Amino acid sequence: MDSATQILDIAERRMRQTGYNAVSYRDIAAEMGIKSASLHYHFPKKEDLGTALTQRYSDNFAQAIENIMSSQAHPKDRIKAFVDIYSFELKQRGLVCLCAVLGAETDGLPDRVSGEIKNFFDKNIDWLTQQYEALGKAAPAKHAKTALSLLSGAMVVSASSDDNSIFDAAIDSVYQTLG
Amino acid sequence: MDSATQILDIAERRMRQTGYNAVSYRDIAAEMGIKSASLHYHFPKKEDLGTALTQRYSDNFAQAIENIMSSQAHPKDRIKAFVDIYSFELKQRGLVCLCAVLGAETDGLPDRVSGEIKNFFDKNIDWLTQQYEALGKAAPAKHAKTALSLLSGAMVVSASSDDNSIFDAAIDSVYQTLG
DNA sequence: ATTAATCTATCTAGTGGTAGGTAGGTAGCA
DNA sequence: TGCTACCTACCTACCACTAGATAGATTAAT
Repeated sequence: MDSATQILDIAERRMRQTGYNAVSYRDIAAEMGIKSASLHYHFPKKEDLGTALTQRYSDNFAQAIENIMSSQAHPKDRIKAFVDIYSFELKQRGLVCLCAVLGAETDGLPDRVSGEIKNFFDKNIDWLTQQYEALGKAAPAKHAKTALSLLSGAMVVSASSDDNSIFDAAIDSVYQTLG
Repeated sequence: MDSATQILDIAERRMRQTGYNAVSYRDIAAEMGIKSASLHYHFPKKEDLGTALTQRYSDNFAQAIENIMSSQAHPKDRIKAFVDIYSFELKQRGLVCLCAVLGAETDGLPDRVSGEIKNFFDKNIDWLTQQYEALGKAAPAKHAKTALSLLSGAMVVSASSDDNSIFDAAIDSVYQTLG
């Protein structure tokens, strides 16, 4: 596999578990079996790695949303498919959303990175707003902001409490806004 | 003011802005105008500081809840007062809940600290469950888990997006579960 | 087809800086 | 006198990051 991709994969998993500042080039390199200096060939500064990571994450999410748009016709099913992504990540992979984790560290991140996170939240809220609007909901933006906050928070609380019933309660709550 | 208290105050504010790992003894000492070595007199290891911090935070919250219990008779008002605490912290002080921030870093924290955070979430969910139960809600625990996740997540997303309307949407949503 | 030049991805070795943490001393106070 | 709360001075480990070398693959020129 492509080294840059492998670096991003390892960095993403680790940052989603421990946050940005707890992840070091040495740790990543050790896991890859190469020297930390070699990482700087691919990502000169940690800020570059962080930016590439959040951009890739954001792009992947945009792609997933495009897939939902073409595979699901009804806003209800689209929102459900959206929730499923979060659910799969937490339950099958044991990972919290990257931006939910890094968002908690915002003031301690390079500006480019925190900017990407902000952008991620924006894009998700915009898309969810469109879906709630298509559902004919009054105050669709409110629903969108609530749904995103709920999913993000539930992942964090659920993972740190090691109790998936918390996330399940959140899913249930989002589902009820659809009925 | 008592030095230990001052240290905890500074550490708390900084950690609520940037997370655990971005905060150093040197930063705290510099802000106090003393040497970093002096901090070790009060908190020998960073783990001790982190534990004292999360314990104090948890205790303060328990005290706030006791105050709510004695000042508010109705579960609706109690939950509203609970939400008000989060709201005040975010809007007046610009600070996210300590445990919401540290919860995102769980796997990168000393065990004693992550244990305290888990405990904080537990206690809050238990109390909220009792209130929703007193309200006569079916599945009170689900409501409690949803409310806590929503408030925690909304603080993070709102703060990192620098947009209070996200948190307002969350408050609105919690309020609607009371009617 | 051979050679020369260039690019890729890694290495060794080391920089300055900062992290948490320690040892031992000291001024003020009960 | 002993305790509190700081100090100076220092340590080791780790951090991100850099310079320069190298082996191997690729490309271009002869």
